[in-house]
Amino acid sequence: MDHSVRRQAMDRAAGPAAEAAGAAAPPSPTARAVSGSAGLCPVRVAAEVLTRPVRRRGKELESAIFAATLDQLTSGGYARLTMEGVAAAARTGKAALYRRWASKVELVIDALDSTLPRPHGIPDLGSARGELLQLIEVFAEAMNSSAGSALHALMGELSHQQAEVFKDFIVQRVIEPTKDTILDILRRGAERGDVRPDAATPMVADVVPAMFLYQVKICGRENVAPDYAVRMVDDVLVPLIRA
Amino acid sequence: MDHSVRRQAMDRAAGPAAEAAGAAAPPSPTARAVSGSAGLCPVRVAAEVLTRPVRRRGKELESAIFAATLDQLTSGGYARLTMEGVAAAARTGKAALYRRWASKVELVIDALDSTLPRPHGIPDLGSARGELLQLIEVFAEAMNSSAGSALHALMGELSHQQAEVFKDFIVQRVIEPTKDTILDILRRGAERGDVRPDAATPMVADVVPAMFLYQVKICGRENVAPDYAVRMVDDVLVPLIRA
DNA sequence: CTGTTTGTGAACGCAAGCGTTCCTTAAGGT
DNA sequence: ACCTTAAGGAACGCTTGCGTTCACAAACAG
Repeated sequence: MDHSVRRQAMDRAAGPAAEAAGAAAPPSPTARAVSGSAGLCPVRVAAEVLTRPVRRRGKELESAIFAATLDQLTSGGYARLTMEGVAAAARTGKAALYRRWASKVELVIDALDSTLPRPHGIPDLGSARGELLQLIEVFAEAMNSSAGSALHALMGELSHQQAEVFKDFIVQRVIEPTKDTILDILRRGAERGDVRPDAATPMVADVVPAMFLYQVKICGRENVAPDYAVRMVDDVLVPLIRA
Repeated sequence: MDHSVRRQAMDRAAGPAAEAAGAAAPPSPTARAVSGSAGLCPVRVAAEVLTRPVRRRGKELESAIFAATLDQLTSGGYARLTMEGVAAAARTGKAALYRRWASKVELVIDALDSTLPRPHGIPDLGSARGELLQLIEVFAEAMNSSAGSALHALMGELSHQQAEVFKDFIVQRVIEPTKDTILDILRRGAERGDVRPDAATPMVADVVPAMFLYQVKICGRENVAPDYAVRMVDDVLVPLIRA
């Protein structure tokens, strides 16, 4: 994500104002923040303000923005996510968002891409059941993360006409790697002998992401249940693929 | 859905205005519609206006409102659906909507409830495969309807905190009847001998709705493919449940 | 210290949508 | 024909959010 063009545009806009900087400094933002915190202990707030930096820059600010973005995605979905709301939740200004991201779409994809764990393959454990179980456990752990929750919310956008960019992201970033791993497991198991030879089909590989999608969407699990992996493997996957 | 309380409230508001109706009638709405249609053939438009009724009442108007609602749900999702947009698409006024429905939620649920086909069981066809195949075909046909498309869009709301009413509707109206039918088929097949005795579990029954959800959400099928039922039954369901 | 970069908060003009109200009149029933 | 009901269109005041701009100043680098 290259922000250099946008940064230059914002710099040109700020240039004349920087030259016009005046001599008298108004009250600092920190003092204003204290006066606005009527419901908090004034002593505590003042101590916090004096001991920690008030402004974040660069990566630290982006982390806060990403966290706010995922939170808004999770609680209200993509359509209700607003740049204004994200800026407020991250305690920053809209200008700081627009310096980096031209649109809501870019922000959301960047936030997810930066926080979702990277998929990796499952090693040969000697049995298809063991491998499928580890895969499902790893997948469940990812789905239980805040990025996973936000990803569920984003799936609500996939029905809509403007959703190609989200679909591409989810398919390439999450679904295809998972299916590739499943097909690897099945092919290995077929060679080993504990998987029936015709089990390694795309539709069989679809069952795992499908069941996860269903679990979070219909069964309403904010967190995938701890025994879900075992039950899914033993009730569905092993009967489906065994030799 | 009882509108009598709302209807009385709207009538009271309209009462004094009806009494104050004046003597001079301004130009009729139809004449205004003609003058606003600069891009159309004036002769054609005038002929249409004169030969078809301008106003719909009762069920006919509700049908138009429901169609507009489903269309907006499908194209933009629940969050982007607006009462104003539905009214405009149905060529009616907002007041006509609010006479009937207190909120967007009520409108959407009524629209879906009124247009979704009612589920019914699958008869004993002598083989679990045949029964599952018929079930999947019936289900696919329902999902290919406009109400089915709108239902997919509504599933995007299920991640959100205010979504209990939608989830209840979808689970009770669509998911549970489907699962009940599947479990019936599996139990019958187990007695008959072509289904393994421990196949009739809730998780196995989840596979069908899960695969459909996945199909429309991730694989991007606006219409479920014609051969999907056969492939799903033969690649996944029959290997999963057979004795 | 100076100069540059960038964060924070506020404000702007505009757009869209809400829920309500009002007026006119089409549609339906007697 | 008359009366009642309810539809259609417009307008209202209010709220929220957009994308942009600006002033001030914190943070950083040399």
